[in-house]
Amino acid sequence: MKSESMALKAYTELRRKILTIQVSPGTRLKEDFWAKKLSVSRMSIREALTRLLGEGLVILGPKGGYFVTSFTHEDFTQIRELREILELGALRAACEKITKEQVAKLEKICEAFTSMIEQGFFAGANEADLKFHETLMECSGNKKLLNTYLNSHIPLFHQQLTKSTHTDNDYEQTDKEHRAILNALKDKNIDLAKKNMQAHFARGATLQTID
Amino acid sequence: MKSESMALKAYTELRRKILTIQVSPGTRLKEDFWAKKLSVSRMSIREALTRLLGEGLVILGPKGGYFVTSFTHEDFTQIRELREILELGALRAACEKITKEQVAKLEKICEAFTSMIEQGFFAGANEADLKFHETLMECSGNKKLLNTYLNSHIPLFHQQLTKSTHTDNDYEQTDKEHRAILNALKDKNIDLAKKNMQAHFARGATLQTID
DNA sequence: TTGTTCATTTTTGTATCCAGAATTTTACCT
DNA sequence: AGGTAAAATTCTGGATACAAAAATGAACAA
Repeated sequence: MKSESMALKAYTELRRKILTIQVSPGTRLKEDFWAKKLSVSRMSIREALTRLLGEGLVILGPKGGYFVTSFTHEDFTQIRELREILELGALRAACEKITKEQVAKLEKICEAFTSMIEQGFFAGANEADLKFHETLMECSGNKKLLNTYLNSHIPLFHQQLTKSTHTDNDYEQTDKEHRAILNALKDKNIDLAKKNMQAHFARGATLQTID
Repeated sequence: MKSESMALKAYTELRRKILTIQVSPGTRLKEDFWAKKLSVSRMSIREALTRLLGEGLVILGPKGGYFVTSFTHEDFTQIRELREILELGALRAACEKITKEQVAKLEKICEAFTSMIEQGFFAGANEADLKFHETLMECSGNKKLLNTYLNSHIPLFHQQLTKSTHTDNDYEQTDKEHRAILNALKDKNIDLAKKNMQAHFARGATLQTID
């Protein structure tokens, strides 16, 4: 059953590889190479790359050719700032319209996070961290906002960040902060929720001294 | 002097046409038709459409084919909310780092706006309106933020909005509000600037009772 | 050895072609 | 006339072909 088109397959696969840094930023993506690797035609790869170009996940080299987008130190700072703006905005909206089910979902993610750091599954914890923030965006009830968040290379940014060395303490602190945000949200205390979120970001910024 | 590639030409042209509503939302974009119309090959059109797909300016129909993205009433509301979040965020950043030259640039735009409504050039006034907000985003000094703004279909949204009937009074009010925001910004009075911006948006929302 | 030029080969950009799916039109039956 | 089935046309998705541009590398001169 090949219900999925070739181009879509190539697109999905390439996108996943880029987002999980299985192909490093700055790399040139040669059409023929990937066509063979994913066993699709070169046109399908080209279509996938063009779509990713539209998404900003790859860029065109000055003399042609596609390259995986890479971030400078400035980019990181700016993405962090953007992320903070978007998440604080979402938080305000979420405060008004969050449902009991959504609160439960967030709590479940927090618990998964706790359990994973207890067992030393740090990759899993990172996944849960990402999920926590994405779910928060979802709770804003604003699809455009969520979309913008997802398209802002924040997942990529998050991935790259977590390559830096974290101590157990960092994870525990993250856990606490997530729960603090969630509790304020549950109480519909927007100001406290915002304050907690800002603290969460402020601490995150100090960890970003790598690169 | 045709340094521009065929695909890029097709992309630029199609994008412009979509953004200026020269091709209406929901329309099917047939590859052959546009290939002939823009006198490029079908592949170039295909590439252009794929890139626009990545940008979210066109979507894939359930049975294939590209269609110009169209917005529901809900979309409009959500885009407005998103826009407010982004602009308020930019305003805060701009308050800290705006330069004299940037203030001058904004003032010039305001004056152009005034002059145009005095002479009855309303399309021009809309253009200046859009420019004012984009320049404001620029003043945040955050390229990612600006990019996100530009990619949020806000220009499109803006265009569609201005199709509704505005009175001279609306334009004059807009002018006043822009200047109020700018003045607060010049004084680095973030709270006042925010307040003014929110008022600007609140009034804009009341005009959106069309569709 | 170092640098330069020229030939070779990769790689991309574009056009053309083909098969299958979807859509429209036509023709037929009731 | 109205509806249905079949035929014809149109359209898309994908493969192949080819020319132009870029990268590689080998030969040669200083």
